[in-house]
Amino acid sequence: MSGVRPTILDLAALCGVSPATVSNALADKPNVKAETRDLVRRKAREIGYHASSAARGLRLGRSWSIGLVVGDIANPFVPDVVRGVEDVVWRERKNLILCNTDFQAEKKTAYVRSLLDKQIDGMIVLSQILDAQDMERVAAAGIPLVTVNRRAPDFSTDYVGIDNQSGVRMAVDYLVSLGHRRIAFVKGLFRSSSADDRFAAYQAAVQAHGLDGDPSLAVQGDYSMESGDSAARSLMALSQRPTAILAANDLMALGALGALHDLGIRVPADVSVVGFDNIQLAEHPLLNLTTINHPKRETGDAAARLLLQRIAGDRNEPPRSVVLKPSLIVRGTTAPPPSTPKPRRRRPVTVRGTGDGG
Amino acid sequence: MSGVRPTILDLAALCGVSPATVSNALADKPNVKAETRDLVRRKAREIGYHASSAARGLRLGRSWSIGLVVGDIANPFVPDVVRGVEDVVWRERKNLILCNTDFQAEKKTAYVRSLLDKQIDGMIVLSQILDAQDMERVAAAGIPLVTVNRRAPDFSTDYVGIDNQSGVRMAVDYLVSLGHRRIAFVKGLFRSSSADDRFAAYQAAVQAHGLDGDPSLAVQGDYSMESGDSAARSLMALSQRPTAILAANDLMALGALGALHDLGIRVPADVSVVGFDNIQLAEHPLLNLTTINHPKRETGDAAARLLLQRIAGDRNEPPRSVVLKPSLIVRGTTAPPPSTPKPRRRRPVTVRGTGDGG
DNA sequence: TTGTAAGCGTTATCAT
DNA sequence: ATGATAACGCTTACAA
Repeated sequence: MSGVRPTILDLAALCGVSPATVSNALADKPNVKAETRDLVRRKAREIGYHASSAARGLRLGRSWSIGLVVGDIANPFVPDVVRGVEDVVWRERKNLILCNTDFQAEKKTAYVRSLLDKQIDGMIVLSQILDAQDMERVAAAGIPLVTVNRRAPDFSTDYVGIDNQSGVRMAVDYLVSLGHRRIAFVKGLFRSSSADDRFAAYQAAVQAHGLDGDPSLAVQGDYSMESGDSAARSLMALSQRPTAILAANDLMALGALGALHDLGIRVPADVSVVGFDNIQLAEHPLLNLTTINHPKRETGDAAARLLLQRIAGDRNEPPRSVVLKPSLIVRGTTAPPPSTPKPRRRRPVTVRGTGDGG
Repeated sequence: MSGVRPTILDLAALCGVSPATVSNALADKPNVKAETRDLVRRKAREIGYHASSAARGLRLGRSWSIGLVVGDIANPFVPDVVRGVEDVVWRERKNLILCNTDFQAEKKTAYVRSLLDKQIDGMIVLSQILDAQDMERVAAAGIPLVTVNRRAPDFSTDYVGIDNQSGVRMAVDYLVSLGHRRIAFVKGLFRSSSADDRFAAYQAAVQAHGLDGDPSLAVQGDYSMESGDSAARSLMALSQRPTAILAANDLMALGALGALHDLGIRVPADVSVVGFDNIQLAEHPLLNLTTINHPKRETGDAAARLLLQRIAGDRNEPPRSVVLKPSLIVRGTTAPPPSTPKPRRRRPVTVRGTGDGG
């Protein structure tokens, strides 16, 4: 009702001590008599005293909150990472300021400035790159920064990512082991480092295996389901179709799955599909997508740990990187290509579809 | 590099005016000469001056951030609502503090206190109820609060929700129109007001239509996919099976879909399935779930608007409610029950599955 | 139109 | 072991 909260002076008066002593008592400083400490604590609880964050923030120059910059929280990949971050951050009772940039440079910049004004303790940037000016501002403010999934081009920061190359390599190796030779690739967002990494890895793997290097097998996507849909359609319109489609993320793979279904093309009997990320719904029995697992929660966890260490410790130590390992999750969207002799070694595969299977 | 940001005194000195004038200039107060204003602004931009949030927060008793309390950000329903909130809140350049409670009462309480310490401008609580003590604290601090999807039991706050009853009613009506008489219901989380509403609506609709009221047709779930899976399995184990399953949310409906697929039961030929919420992936061609649309983004939007109005305006006005309208989205998981004469009126239905359809 | 000064609620320094 | 005091950076009366 009242809207007035007790200040440290109220509490001090109530306890008959000075505000300094209250502060010390509450902070568990050694120089305060046990009885006094207990008295202060008891009274504090009684009147529901809590220090004002603004006041201590002003005094101490910190805010006990960390900024989390994401492109689109509604992308199913993102919330899992956020959970990992939140979990760690909450243990130190820091708050998370969620900044959804919608991939707009302007909004990103504005958010960064807002975070700096708030004197955040640190910042995590997920699947995005800050432009040079923003980076400079963050550095000038001395705010620890961890980038996730995209490396900063020139400035070096703490970084958490996944070994995209080995992930893609595992997928291609597996498809090859099933007998595929014409493997298409749906690229991720234009000019994203993770997308570039994955595409480069695909090209390297194609070369290493001596596969069909037909450039029309690589089509541009943008990590969205729609782009996976149209990618699959254009691939299936090719005079010489691929027997397998590897997408740079699950959303596009699922889009491809939908398109193939619409086109009446059977998966995996006619075409195999592999995704990347292993989002939650990929394991639904009706989707049952073979994919590369991206340890999402661990990613968030690692990013938060790196950040907290940097906040607590020496800011001048060289930047650290955590590169997590992907793993292949074989489900039901992969099988040997049609009319192929038994492949060399075929892993057990869950049959999908209602009586389609191979 | 430096880590020292310019203060208002620096800027004042630089401009050869007093800090008060700088403050007024930057705040566009009328009592400042145009030239002075422009000078101050230019210099401010030059040296990159931004007021410290902590300082003005302390002075003004506000923080330009709003707390968003969710149970689990990884639940696909949640991020869409968050997007709606973020969009509106960002327009006023307020920040969002994301609090993920994991549905733990303790964590919820701790987060609320932390938010109050931060002097947040307002608070949105999504699909959860604060306990009486927390509510009291929020009220005592005079912090505007909007609850979403769950009404506060005793305290009355601003509220945004959906008309659960009419949503469920639409689903049941539709199933009945297809010819179903034995319609099962998978209940949502125990002791959640939205789950209760939906279940009550189901019961009412069953009664209104004079359907089979067999109590074993109502099984308890918890809004998770797993619970939908086991619910469907237990329903299919019934000696007299339902011909349709209505789940209190999409996740459970998808779980049911998976279970039915595993059991070799065809959807919708043998059993129809209807969800609630219309999460993004429900429209995937391979899932193609008939469901009730919950306007998620609009929900977040409305909640944020309500909150901002309350922050800006009179706090003593009576609480307002926004109740959004659900709508039926007919997709491929619904059809007339097996061996039924043509239903009275059958809406066009996308056939799903690979040649299952009816 | 501008400047002076008080005060927001803490914590740290320095006395006592 | 405790207390007085200054300072953090800002905004707003009020004075000039």
